[in-house]
Amino acid sequence: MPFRNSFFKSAFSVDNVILGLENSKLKVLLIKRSEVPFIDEWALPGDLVRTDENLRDAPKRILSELTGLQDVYLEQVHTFGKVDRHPLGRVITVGYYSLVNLSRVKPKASSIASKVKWFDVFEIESLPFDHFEILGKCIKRLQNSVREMPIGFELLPEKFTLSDVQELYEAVLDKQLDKRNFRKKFLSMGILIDVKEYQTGVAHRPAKLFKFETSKYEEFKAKGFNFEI
Amino acid sequence: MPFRNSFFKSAFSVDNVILGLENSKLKVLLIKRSEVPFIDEWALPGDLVRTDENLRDAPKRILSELTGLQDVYLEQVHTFGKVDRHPLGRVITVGYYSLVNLSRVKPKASSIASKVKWFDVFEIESLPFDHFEILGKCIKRLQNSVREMPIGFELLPEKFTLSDVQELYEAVLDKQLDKRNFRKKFLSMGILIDVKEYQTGVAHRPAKLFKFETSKYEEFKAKGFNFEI
DNA sequence: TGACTTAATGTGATTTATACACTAAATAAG
DNA sequence: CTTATTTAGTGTATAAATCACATTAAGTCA
Repeated sequence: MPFRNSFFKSAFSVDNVILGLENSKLKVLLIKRSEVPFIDEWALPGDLVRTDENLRDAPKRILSELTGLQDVYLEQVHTFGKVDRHPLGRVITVGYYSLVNLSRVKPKASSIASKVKWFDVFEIESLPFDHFEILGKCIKRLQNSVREMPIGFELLPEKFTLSDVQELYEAVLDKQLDKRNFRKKFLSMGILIDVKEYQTGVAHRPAKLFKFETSKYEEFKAKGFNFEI
Repeated sequence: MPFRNSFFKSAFSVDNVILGLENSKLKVLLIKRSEVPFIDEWALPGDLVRTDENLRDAPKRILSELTGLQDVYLEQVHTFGKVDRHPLGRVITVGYYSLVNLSRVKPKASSIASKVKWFDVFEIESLPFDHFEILGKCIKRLQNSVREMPIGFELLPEKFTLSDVQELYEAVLDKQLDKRNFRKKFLSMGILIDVKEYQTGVAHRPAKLFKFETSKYEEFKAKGFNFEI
């Protein structure tokens, strides 16, 4: 670690696991690094925390630079601090994940990144730094969260079908779920409002559309609940 | 924030919520601060992370200085990074909790602290810095953990009774549990070994002693389980 | 030897989880 | 316009887990 002490003594950064849903697949937004180390490799977007910036504002800033989005679901997951996790110096990094609605996002290059691209979460096999570990922890946390609170609606359009929700859960948990049991359990929570509309233009029986009752949802988020499925 | 830039530019620290069980009460080890700010106030033990120290080693070091213990249960909970959380400068702190066996610990003053003392967790109403918030998050995490894995044996002596375990759970969850249901569920997990011994010297029917099967326990810790009670 | 204290144990009622297959409503293609 | 195709939507019976609840057992103490 030749640079460890000369380059910078120590710093903290955040790394951001930005997740979205596309074609029933859980996607993560990676950037092509435009700086050493690992220049030109795909990595998690991240940045140093500024001295006058609240920790939680750093991932928000990154998210907004990359996607333009302001109010997104954001959760801190874990802090990574092995001495040699960064080849250029001592950097402790805080891992966050956020859930964004892919249809509203046109990610674009920025000062942080020369390119930005969505990748299939479950097909990624390695990442620079300890980013693969960070990604792993975030996915695990999301999977746990989704069982404990009706999270993830951030990933859906405003009006959605029950099948959309099930696909979301299947994408996040990476496994198939029973349709009837899923619907039974989900509806019984009472956080969905039947908007009395139907899908149109589909070559099959159109599904009912729902949106959800934000108040009940917030209640659940606060209290937590059990959605083992 | 007069000193913010002159005292130190930025630093990271850890704060350690060290928990033990005494008289069926969940206790936390606080130190009487021997430094500004908040000199002479009771606070969580914490310290700056050294440049050449892995993050996770910092709470271990503190724990070992205060209690002499080496291998304790330690879990990272959350990182706190509001700009003004520390009156003297920008300090981002990582909160950990650990579980220690009170009978094996004689905490003593050290370079960090002029005095050390166990406090009733649920009677603490405020702490300096954002330590009250850190404590709160740690307790919440412990309460969740205890429902998901057979955690907390670190808080018990080597041989213990089922009532000890129940008291532990009651102390952590801060509520009464039904004896028969508790025992039924706990025994069914199969992580306890009946050591064929009994309590002695108690003025009532003596209870069976158990220890636990580390292998099954590790299995559970890895996989997680459901102990909703 | 009687009073006291905590240990230990089982059952029935209720709730929750699971497995599973057919009919309904739209479009597309001939 | 009839048929094929596709996904939506629904119920029931079985198994498993949870819950509420009261009595007897084995020791010490006075």
